[in-house]
Amino acid sequence: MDQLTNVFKILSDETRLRIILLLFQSNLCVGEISGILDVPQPRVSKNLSKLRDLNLVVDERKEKFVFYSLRKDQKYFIQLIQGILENIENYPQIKTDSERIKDKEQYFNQCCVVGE
Amino acid sequence: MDQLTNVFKILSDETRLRIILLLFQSNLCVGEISGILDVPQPRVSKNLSKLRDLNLVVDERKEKFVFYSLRKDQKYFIQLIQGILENIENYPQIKTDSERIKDKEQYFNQCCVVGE
DNA sequence: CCGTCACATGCACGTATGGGAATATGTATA
DNA sequence: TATACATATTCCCATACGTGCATGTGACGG
Repeated sequence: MDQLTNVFKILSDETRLRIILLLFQSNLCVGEISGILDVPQPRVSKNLSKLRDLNLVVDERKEKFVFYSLRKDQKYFIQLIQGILENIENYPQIKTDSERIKDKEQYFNQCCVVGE
Repeated sequence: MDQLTNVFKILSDETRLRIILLLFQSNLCVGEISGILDVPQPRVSKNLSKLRDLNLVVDERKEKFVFYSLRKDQKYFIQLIQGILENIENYPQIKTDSERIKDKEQYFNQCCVVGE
């Protein structure tokens, strides 16, 4: 049942959960995620690598950028995410994040220095 | 979104998850849980108190015993538990635990010393 | 080849967490 | 009141974890 507890552990961190919810809605590169969430790039990178270790995301390099996407074949995992987004009204932070996805171009070709 | 991450954190520990899955299927007292799971009583008690702090369980004293039950009004939480039990075949430990519930009388009026 | 940009990784640190062992609390019974 | 039993709590420890900062790596342009 490690598989199960590991998934819950992954979801139990706010930064990671926000990243996951973002990726569920759009494929994004690291800088975009960092910009949308206003979270420092190393933190985003490290959390993404944990998600990769658990086979929850896939990364694909395009030139200088690395795009991440959620693996849709992890059914139980995806179900959990969907369940959260169905109740997005209860989570203002998640709603704000989601709305900022549309500004992703703003963070794409720009330095990703983010204060903490 | 702390509410959300806290629920996932609670579910991310194997001992706690096993307790929760047990309580979903039957109201039990501490000694029964300890016996069924073969987990030391203080560990069960401590984890139950964490569940109580998050309003996920309710306790009721009956003479010397304290019976715990899952609160069924936490809808998203209950959904998660149901989702797990629907796939119980994938989790041998959970299946074994569930089967041992029927032996709960064996642990009820008996010393609950359990080795680690 | 060198600089720049996007991203990844290493190191250090404070904190949180799960656990065991022992002990305390509370309840019933004699 | 003394004793036994069920449960809760305290103390202590080892470990895991999230983070920031600095640096490393890798790709592209000049």
